[in-house]
Parts: sequence; C-alpha cells; structure tokens
Amino acid sequence: MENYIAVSIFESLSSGVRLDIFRLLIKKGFDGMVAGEIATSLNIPPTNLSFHLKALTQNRLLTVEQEGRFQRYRANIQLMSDLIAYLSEECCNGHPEHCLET
Amino acid sequence: MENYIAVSIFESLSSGVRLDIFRLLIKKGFDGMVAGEIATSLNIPPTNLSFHLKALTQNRLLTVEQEGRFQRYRANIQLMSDLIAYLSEECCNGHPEHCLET
DNA sequence: TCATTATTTCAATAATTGTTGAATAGTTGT
DNA sequence: ACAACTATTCAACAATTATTGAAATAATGA
Repeated sequence: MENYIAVSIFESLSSGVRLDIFRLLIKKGFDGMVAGEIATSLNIPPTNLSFHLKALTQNRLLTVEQEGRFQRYRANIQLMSDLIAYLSEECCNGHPEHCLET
Repeated sequence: MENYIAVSIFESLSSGVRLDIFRLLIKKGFDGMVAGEIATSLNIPPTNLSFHLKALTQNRLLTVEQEGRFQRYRANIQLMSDLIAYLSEECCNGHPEHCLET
C-alpha cells in the first residue's frame, strides 16, 4: 500500500463520527445500511452525515449503491485488511516479534 | 483499545509529515533519533517539526528522552501492535476469513 | 562566565475541516 | 402530474490544525 493511501485512510478515521459510522457498517457486513438508518442510529443530522459519508466513500472506506430512493452504504473490509498488512510491515520493521499475535 | 485512543492514533498519522516521522523512527528501532537528525533527514523546519513531535508524543506514538542538550525520540512499537489488534477485531467483525493473512 | 548549540514556546497568520439550515435533485406511489 | 420521501449540494460560518520567524529555555564546552 502506498503511503498516501494509508494517510487518506487515517484521515478518514481520525474523526470520532467517521469511526463510529465505519464501525457500525463493519458490524452490518454485506447488508450495509441506507443513509437514513445510519443517521437515526448515530443521531447525526443528515447534512453532516452526508459530509462524512462522502469523505469515507471518496477515500474508499465505504462503497455506495443506489437502491430506489435510498443510498446503501457498505464498509470496505478488504481495504481494512490491506491497511492491517501495511501496518504490520511498518510496525514490524526490524522487530517482527512484536507483531506475532492473536 | 478504547475508541478514543484509536481516534487519537489515526489523528496522529493523518498527516503525511507525521507518518514520515513515525515510519522513520520505526526503522531506527531502539536507537531512535534526536530531533535535529529527524529535521535534517526529512527536511522539516525545526519549529514545525517540534509541533508534530509534540502531537505524536502526546498521543503516545513516540517517547522522548533527554540526552544532554538533545531530545531523543523513539517510536512506540507496542502501541502499533495494539492498534493492529484493535483493527483486526473491527475488521473481522463477522468476517474473520478476511483477516487471516501473512 | 560567556558564546554556542539544540530544541521548544510564543504569536501571528494561513489553510483546512466540520457543522448547519435552506435549497435542490432524484425516486416512488397515487 | 403531483405530493411525499431520501439524500445531497450549496453557502455561510465556526472551529481546528498547520506553518513560520522571533524569542525563550536549557545544556555544553571553552
């Protein structure tokens, strides 16, 4: 993974609101959630939620699919997996023993 | 790991400058580097470097130790290890198969 | 002690990011 | 076509974060 991609992921998750959105969608798995459900669930005003969903989607943390008049959002689990691999390399540089865990 | 800790780590690494600093110090391992070496190595003005070192240190990504008139900084590898564990849980929530990798 | 070196703090400013209500665009069911 | 519904964009503003040079702090060595 390129460093600038990693930075964009860190930016995406560097807000408590966005981390909450992402964690919620991870829990929902392939079902995902439509925007209104997320807004209700996390009690975020629609305009503000849109702002954060856009940021997350642009940085590929989320995917979005139109479903009638709804927009269904899903977490990009693969990207998280790639991030973990990136961090493991960074973290283990010269110290592999620290990263062999559960 | 508490969510607010994870957010603080993401904030710390959400700047290209700070990610460069952290990656550089990870490479150096226990030796670490004194502030001036980091400034020279990454070509960052001292005041600006201080600003970012302070942010990283406050969020526990780095440790700092005085050494004569130098300040020696080291990466907190254990925290990265904890972050990887946190992400693995978040990422694998209901989808463990995605996170079993190298 | 005094000049030198290393780093941080301060103050000013620039740049970016977050929040909100109103307006807009697209979709559905009647 | 029209009313109701979902979500986004827009514009204004608030809040936070980043950058810089000058000054301050602290340690060293002559």
